[in-house]
Amino acid sequence: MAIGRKEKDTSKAATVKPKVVKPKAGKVAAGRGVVVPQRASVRKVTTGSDAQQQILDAVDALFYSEGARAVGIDAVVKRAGVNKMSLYRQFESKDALLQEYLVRRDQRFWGNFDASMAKHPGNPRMQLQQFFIDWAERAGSPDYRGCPFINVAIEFPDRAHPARQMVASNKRQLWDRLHALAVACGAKDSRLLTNGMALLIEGAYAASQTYNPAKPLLETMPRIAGDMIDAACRA
Amino acid sequence: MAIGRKEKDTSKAATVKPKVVKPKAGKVAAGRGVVVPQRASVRKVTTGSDAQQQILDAVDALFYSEGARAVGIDAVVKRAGVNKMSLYRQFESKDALLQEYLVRRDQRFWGNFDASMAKHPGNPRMQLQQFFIDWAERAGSPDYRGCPFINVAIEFPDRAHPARQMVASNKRQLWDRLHALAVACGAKDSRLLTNGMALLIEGAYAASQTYNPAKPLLETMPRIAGDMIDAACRA
DNA sequence: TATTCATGTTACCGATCGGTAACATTGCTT
DNA sequence: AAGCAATGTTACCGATCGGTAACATGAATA
Repeated sequence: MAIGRKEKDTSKAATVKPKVVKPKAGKVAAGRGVVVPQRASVRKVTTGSDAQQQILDAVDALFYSEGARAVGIDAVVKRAGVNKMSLYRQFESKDALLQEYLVRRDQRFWGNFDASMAKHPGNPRMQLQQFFIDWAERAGSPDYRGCPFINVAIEFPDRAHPARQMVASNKRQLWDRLHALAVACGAKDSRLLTNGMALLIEGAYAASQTYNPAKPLLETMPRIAGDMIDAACRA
Repeated sequence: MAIGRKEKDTSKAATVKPKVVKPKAGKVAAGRGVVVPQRASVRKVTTGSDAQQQILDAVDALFYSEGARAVGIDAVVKRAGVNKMSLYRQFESKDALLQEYLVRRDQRFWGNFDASMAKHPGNPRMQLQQFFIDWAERAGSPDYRGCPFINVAIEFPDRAHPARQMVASNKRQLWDRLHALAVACGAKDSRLLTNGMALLIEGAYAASQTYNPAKPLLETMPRIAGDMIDAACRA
């Protein structure tokens, strides 16, 4: 959640984008080409929000599988089946698409997290264990490409980039929730345990992309996390 | 080491690069422009290997700090202070530069690893501990950008890319050496301990780029690793 | 001194990048 | 039916991408 979300906002972002309108445009100022033919076949007219959804779906798939930086706008519009101008009427820029992408990924992440929690209400120890189990299962998916937030952080080295703030926000919230569970489990040093679990999670994300094959590592991860929790809670 | 290293090889890589020579070039075939002026001031003539070294240094710095994919050849030649053609006479392509980059990073990594080992000869437990301590210290450097191999893996999603094989090679060797140390430490389940340490290392690399601030996480990492080793070696 | 060959330099290529202007068409409202 | 705003389409922009041809210059060798 957090940072840049504007909650659906179909308002075309009016008022923004002054863009200085190129005041120095002496030149011809009109008549670029002739545009002309426009072959007569049926032209599908999508409603704006439909196009918006298809664009967001394409962005989600492409940014995740190929990298936000590596994917061009042309690839997005091609996959979404919409026109480039339809995209730029809905979204300010590629950076805006990146924001939306991260918001969606953040929501999906917490959806998964809460689903694991819901399997063992009132039992923090089992909730943590379930989280690691469910995580490892997802990581086994063939098209798994690791953590979208890590990937964005690495693709955008500038820590001042807005996307980086969303990454940091997601990770900080993850730490906070892990910490709350560690406390609820009765960990002697809850911060130490939380740091350990956070490192394991980040490590499993990274290892899924660097080790080949990564399966042996990822499959033992829930057990390693379980041992770590048990050790931290023992007297 | 491994994969694509050709050991200095100043041979201009003759015979390769057939490039089909554009057989369909009817056109004029000669006299592109006039090139002409070439202002007369002193023109420095670097020896090939000098330029090669400056290029590799520039590549190392730029690829690491900004990402191999994000850095253009123009940026490399500008930083190296050489001409673009001087680069392409020494290296086949940008991919070749990436290979060289990874080879150097691999050598540097094992240099650091061996340096940690050398501090406690014959004492695998202390060698492992020292490795984590030295690692954490390096990660505190202000321009730290995490693991160059993870970064490349994420920037190049195609697992068939040669660079990805070098990444996998580095990680597999790391696992093997950690495993040997785990065995020497007398770990009950040496593979499990190795997996745990590997996850912690990858996690610390990733967390250094995603958590903000990351210092609290990274500083406790040696202790977490130490606890993990102790637990694995206890009867 | 003359030849040779690697190096430095400029200009350019085709492709793609993110983004936009102008115009054609659609569909809803009135 | 008329008006109108939103959408679809084409063509284009300036910048940059990785990479190259042609030519000018340098320095060592012959």
